[in-house]
Amino acid sequence: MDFLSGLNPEQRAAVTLPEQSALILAGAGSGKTRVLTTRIAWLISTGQVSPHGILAVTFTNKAAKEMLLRLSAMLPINIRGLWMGTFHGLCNRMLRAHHREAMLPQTFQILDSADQLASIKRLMKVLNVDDEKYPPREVQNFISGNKEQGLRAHEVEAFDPYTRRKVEIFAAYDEQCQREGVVDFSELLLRCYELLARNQPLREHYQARFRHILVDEFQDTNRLQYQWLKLLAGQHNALFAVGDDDQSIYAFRGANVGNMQELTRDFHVQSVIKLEQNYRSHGNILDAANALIKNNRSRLGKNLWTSENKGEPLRVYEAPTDEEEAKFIVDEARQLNREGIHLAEMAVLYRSNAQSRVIEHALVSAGVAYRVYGGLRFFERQEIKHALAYLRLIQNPGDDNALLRIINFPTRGIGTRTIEQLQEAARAQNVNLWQVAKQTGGKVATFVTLIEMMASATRELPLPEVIDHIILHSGLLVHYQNETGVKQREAQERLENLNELINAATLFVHENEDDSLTSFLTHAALESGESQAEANADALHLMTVHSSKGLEFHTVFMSGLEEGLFPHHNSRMADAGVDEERRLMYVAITRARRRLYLTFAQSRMLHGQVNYNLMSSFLRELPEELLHWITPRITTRNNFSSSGYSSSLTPTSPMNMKGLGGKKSIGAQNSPWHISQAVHHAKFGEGVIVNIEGGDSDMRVQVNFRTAGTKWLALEYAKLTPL
DNA sequence: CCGAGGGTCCTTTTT
DNA sequence: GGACCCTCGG
Repeated sequence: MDFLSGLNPEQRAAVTLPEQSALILAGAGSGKTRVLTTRIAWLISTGQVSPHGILAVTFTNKAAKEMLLRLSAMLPINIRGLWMGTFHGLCNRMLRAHHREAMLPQTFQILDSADQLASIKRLMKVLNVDDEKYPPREVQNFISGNKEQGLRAHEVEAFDPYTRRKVEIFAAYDEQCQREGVVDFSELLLRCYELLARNQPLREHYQARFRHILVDEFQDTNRLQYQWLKLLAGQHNALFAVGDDDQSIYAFRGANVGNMQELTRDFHVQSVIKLEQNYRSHGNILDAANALIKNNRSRLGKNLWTSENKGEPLRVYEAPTDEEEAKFIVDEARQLNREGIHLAEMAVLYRSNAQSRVIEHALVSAGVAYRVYGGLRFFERQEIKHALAYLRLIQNPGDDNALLRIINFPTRGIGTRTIEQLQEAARAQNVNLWQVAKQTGGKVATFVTLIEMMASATRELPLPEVIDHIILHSGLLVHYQNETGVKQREAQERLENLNELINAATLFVHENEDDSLTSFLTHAALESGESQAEANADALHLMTVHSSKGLEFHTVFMSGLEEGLFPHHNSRMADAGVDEERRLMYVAITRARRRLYLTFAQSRMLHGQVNYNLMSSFLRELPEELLHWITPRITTRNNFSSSGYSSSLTPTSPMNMKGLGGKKSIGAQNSPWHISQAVHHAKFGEGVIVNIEGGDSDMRVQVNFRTAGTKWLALEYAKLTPL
């Protein structure tokens, strides 16, 4: 078994565990994916189970693909019959196979989040719900959140009228989806769970089949996913879960770390195996990560170590402004690049997407290639969704979402009033829009004919030609070709994307046995694709800390380490919110192999106005001996204009003045107080001056305190000391 | 019916 | 700063 060689004792113990349920606590960079894939290879090659008896679950398609790739490299045998995929992908597969039992049409369509939101808005209009009082986004979260807890509308506890109303909308929404033959993401899981729970023969069939169930990133499972796993595992199957409680960063969307403890109870896990040897980072980086995460309560407990050397200290940089911070990062990245580190081996991380703009700006000015992760994905683009809506409609005319999206796009003179009339008629007759549209004359009739013509003309065509046909005959092609002026460039790109859609279909047909339209549409919904194509180009990576999970880089720039930004001030409200932020910081630190920069700015332009923040408390939690301050250490910070920074860093450069308003000069001439200055107050603690009013004797300052919030203080009375 | 322009809001995100 | 939603005038 040569794939066992090279494993450390813990990894080997995990891989070769007898047929029993297990929890593997796998730290960052400890070879988690390797253990999972080797476990599968070991189970199969020792003849303990055939590929047919294995179910492997991941969260992302990327992870599933990666595992399948590594597995086929290890096992030259046929692994068909092995079920590997995301929770949603696997549930979809089961629901398609048993659509009748699940009470779904065979060609049910999947709503992505945007579709779901549109669907909810449409419903709320029909129900006459005030969208000021009930923001559709919130209703969406309410519905998905409950479904992910395994709850249907009638099971939700509602003690107040407000919640009761939301429950009503929830119920009506589910009815609407059922009527239209569509299923949202959480519905895929819940419907599948209910199917297995209700249907004993089916449940027993799958239980008898999947003797080994393996789960990746187990800390990210929500209640429903765990219940689903439990149902499939039954009394006798082995659940092999791999996860890291310290990297649980998705509680805000329903992930329940508590599932890890529950698993050990429910499945009588004898021993939890910890993988603590890290193969990624130098010692100082791991020491910093360990020191930080120690501040979290209720951990399962784990300490990363490495046989590598300590490496260099972490580099800390304080910039006067976010622009200077960005400039510093770009300069350092260029320098490293000159020294031979590929740009693609470096990443700039930030807490929230809004922060990328300044960095992008600096990169563009410096002419450095970069690539932003996240953002709009291929199948989420407007033009692609339009094209897909035509496809959905020719296959399932009852899909009201799809019909509404394209009935007047490209514009064909069917306005809001006409559409409202259609909707009213449909509601009155309790039928879908398509059926009403068929009975209507005028421009609507022309549209109906168009769709019917497209349906019959494409019935016998291969998938790529179907798409080609609808792009042409829907008028999408001409519409974008006719765009002029400022929109022309954008339209050009949209046309290229539509062309790319045909390519995607061609590829899909080659790669999949089931090359039906339904299958392609499912693929589009479940695998929305990479946000940008050129993955191999040597470019600096820009992404949120969230999207960096699972990745690693030679050098990481963790930017915007400011109190209020990271940890984000909204996290204060959430239960154990700061702990989750700390785990996020832990993830960020552990992305770095060799070099880690920690940067922050005294002032930052956010949402169109300048903010002054203190250094992040996370930075203080790192042991001083691991840090190398490039700028003077913050605790000894003085009025920075006299602290001997190089001239490029002085805060009085013209760029910085914008947005400060006229207030900065007031009282600034002869007084020791100025905006962005760190101060200490006897009662409120540490803060930073964000505004100054009045002068001399009656001067008042506004201070943003670390813990006490923002306050106006009269200097005459308040005991403020400069830091 | 349609596009231009004003007001509002603003963590994190995969499926 | 900018995406998104709504209103208003042509």
